[in-house]
Amino acid sequence: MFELGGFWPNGGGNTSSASCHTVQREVHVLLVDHDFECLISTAKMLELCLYKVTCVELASTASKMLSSEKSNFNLVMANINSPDMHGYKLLQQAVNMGIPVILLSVEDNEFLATGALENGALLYIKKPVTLDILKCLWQHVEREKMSIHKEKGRLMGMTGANNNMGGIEFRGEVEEENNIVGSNNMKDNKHKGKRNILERKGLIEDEECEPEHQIIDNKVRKRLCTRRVYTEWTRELHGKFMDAVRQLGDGRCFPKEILKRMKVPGLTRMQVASHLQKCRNDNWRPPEERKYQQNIVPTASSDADSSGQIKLRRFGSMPCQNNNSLLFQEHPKASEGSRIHFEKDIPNDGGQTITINAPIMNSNQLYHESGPSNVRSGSNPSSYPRYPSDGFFNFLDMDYFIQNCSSMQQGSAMDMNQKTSLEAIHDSDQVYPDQQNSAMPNSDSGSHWSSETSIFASNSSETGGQETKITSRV
DNA sequence: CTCCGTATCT
DNA sequence: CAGATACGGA
Repeated sequence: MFELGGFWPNGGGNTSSASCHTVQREVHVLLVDHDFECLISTAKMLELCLYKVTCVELASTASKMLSSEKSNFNLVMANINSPDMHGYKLLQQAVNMGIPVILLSVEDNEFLATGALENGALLYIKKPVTLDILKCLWQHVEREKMSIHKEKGRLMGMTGANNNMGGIEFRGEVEEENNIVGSNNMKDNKHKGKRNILERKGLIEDEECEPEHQIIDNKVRKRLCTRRVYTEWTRELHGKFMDAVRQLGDGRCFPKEILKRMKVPGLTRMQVASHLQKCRNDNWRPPEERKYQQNIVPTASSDADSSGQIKLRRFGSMPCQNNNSLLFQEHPKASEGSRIHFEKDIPNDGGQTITINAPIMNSNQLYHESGPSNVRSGSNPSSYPRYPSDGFFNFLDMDYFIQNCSSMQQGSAMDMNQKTSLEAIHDSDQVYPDQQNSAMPNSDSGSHWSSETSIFASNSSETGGQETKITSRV
């Protein structure tokens, strides 16, 4: 390891007043710096200030970690000059996720600083970072939470709802907010969801649950949602989505894979899954076309026809049944799939026999019948074959199709050998052992620098300047 | 536990 | 209505 130098105050753990410790312990910092020495020293200082710290060297790695559904960072501190050039990308991603960002740099560059702030950074700090600066960071996190809270309060006032803020309620609100800010808390919400379902089914009484939640009306939720995580699927974003879909090919279109190939910072698997669902059902239009597409031909777009509800879909498929499909049907490749005609007995209401047209495929490629289990029955899901032969693929994106018609004829498998940058990142991920105490100056517990800090790094070096300078967003 | 697909919500 | 979320199941 290396020497830390002599800047540690005695009993570093006492650098903040006790009242702040609780707050600080709740702050999880994602620290990003390719200058390994800075990374380590800053991490140690952060730990001394009782923050939870995760260290990475590259912005791209950090970006990937932010995308992880498990991430719950409250603050990102990153060297803007990441050698992988992902500094601003990371900034953008974190800002989109509602996570405060503090940028670090060895450069005393006003232009850089202004740019950072304009792009949503909270602070621009010229290195070296000092303990005094770090001690105060939790305040930025809190301030960010509070500003959201204020906004919520304001909106509540606007909508005439009870304004019960203050005291205990206030704290509760902030915590709830933190859930939104923090990141994906699906798991935590699951119980609530189950409860909701039970309530809907009348299986449990609805008593105390109402108060705060109902006060926050839809507009507020929508606003918060918009501010934080709402993703609009622009034509461009959809293009990336379709690129990924194309690379994967029919039968391999899974949200996680698509997400990986899209390489869009901040985008989550669930968002992709949601979009995938829309596209599969032909329920998505580019923003520009929406107003005019409202009541357009109610195509036989669902998987069920009017009389029956059977839904068979190949796992990972990307079918499309709108009018465009007809065009595809005429595509040479479209007619290649040999189809068998088989009959299937399905315990329908009346126990009739239904007929399904489908191409040959392994039975294990069939996904499953879906929909409420008590409605499983049906007839021909559609006159259009749902399962094009291998090598051909239906696209919702007609523009894309038209542009790429020729290349598509060669099949959908695209350059699968090429490694995505994300995979490359994954390859380079290393989790270093937690125990770094050898470099830790003695302090009360001697264990501040331990379990809470994880490092994702390899070695490199860059020597920072000597004068700290902070530029702050107001 | 992770991930998927579908239903449902906002 | 687009996008987010809930949730059961693989």
